[in-house]
Amino acid sequence: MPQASSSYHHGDLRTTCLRAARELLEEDGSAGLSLRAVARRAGVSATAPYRHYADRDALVSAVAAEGYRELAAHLAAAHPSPATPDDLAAVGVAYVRFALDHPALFRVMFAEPCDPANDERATAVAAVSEYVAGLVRRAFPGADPEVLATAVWALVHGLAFLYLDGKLDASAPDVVADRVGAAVRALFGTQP
Amino acid sequence: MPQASSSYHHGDLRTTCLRAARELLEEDGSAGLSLRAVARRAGVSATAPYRHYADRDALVSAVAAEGYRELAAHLAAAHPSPATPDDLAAVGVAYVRFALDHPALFRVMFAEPCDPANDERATAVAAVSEYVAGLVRRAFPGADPEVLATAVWALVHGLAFLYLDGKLDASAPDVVADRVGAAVRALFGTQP
DNA sequence: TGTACATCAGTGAACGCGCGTTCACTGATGTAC
DNA sequence: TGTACATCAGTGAACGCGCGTTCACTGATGTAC
Repeated sequence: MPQASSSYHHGDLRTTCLRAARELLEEDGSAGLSLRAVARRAGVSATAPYRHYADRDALVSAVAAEGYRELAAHLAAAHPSPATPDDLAAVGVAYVRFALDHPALFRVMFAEPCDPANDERATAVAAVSEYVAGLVRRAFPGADPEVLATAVWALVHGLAFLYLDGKLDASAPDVVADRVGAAVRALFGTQP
Repeated sequence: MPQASSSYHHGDLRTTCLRAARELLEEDGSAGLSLRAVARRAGVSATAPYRHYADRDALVSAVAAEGYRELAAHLAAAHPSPATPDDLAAVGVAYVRFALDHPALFRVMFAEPCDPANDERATAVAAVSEYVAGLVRRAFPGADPEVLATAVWALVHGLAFLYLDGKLDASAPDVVADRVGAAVRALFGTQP
């Protein structure tokens, strides 16, 4: 990673753009994520990012992929290899928490219609899927792993979006955590 | 509902705008939903809609509210008063189906950040919530209705978005219906 | 070690676009008398 | 029944905006000899 010794050559504009995009997302939501705004924030001409990203979609995909990697890390941090319903509840809480902590990023990761053929993105999604599948195999060895893995993911994903979109009251983080945990335990605590 | 006898006065521009907005949504997705496009499609000047909607957000809220009413009707049509896990599965399938049949509308209903103080919108959301709550009370009289109602909604909502956003394969509607039904039954079939 | 030169990573002007919204206006409608 | 007039629901020009993207360019870097 070369240092920005000159003022002309930036040094690591690719990374800087990514960071700028993340900041804009946190500040202004998805609406603020434009290539021009990213360039402005990076202190660079409007066209400079084109040296590193083919177009706007490419940047958005890169942001989303980074988000997936962080989500995977965040879940792993909540519990590296969950194996019981209580572990599962903790992971579910972490999932919703991640969404509420990075609302615009989470929306970009899921809702933004961008290149599904993007490799980096596809790989990152697969990592999250795999984590959930492993969790289910360990926690519910008797059940149909595919059905249950989908159900687990859908439950916490649905909770995340209902809180994110204000259909459920997300004003008190502790209460949210309790409720998410309760919902997960209610459905998975008595699983065969 | 007056007829459009003259070419100057439209007659029922409010309704026409709503319909135009729906069409644009189906054709171009959320990105196509602009006030100007709606006016264009309604065959009216760009500023005419302002006689009926204060601003763009007001139109979007009206579209969303209509969507909620249709969703409620669609669920009720799937089963007017569901009371068993199988009924619940049928309703869940209908929910996901609605999302996949009207993807852009569904996104506007949930993801579009628009006026949360809009009365029509709030009322429409409450109707869906109430339907789910009633379902849970009938189907699972012993359980905590609030926790379980949230869990039901989150599960099907999460499935809807995962299919909608391509995280799960939605290419075959029949397969989707089977899987949604299986997921619901896996979690709620053995409920106390 | 010094130099010529290809390549890389920036610049800045310019393009056309569609958007939301304002404004002063005008044509049609319907009501009071 | 006829007419004056207020109100309603449109028009169309204009505003400023930020966007994505293209283009020809230039300054810096680093490599081959």
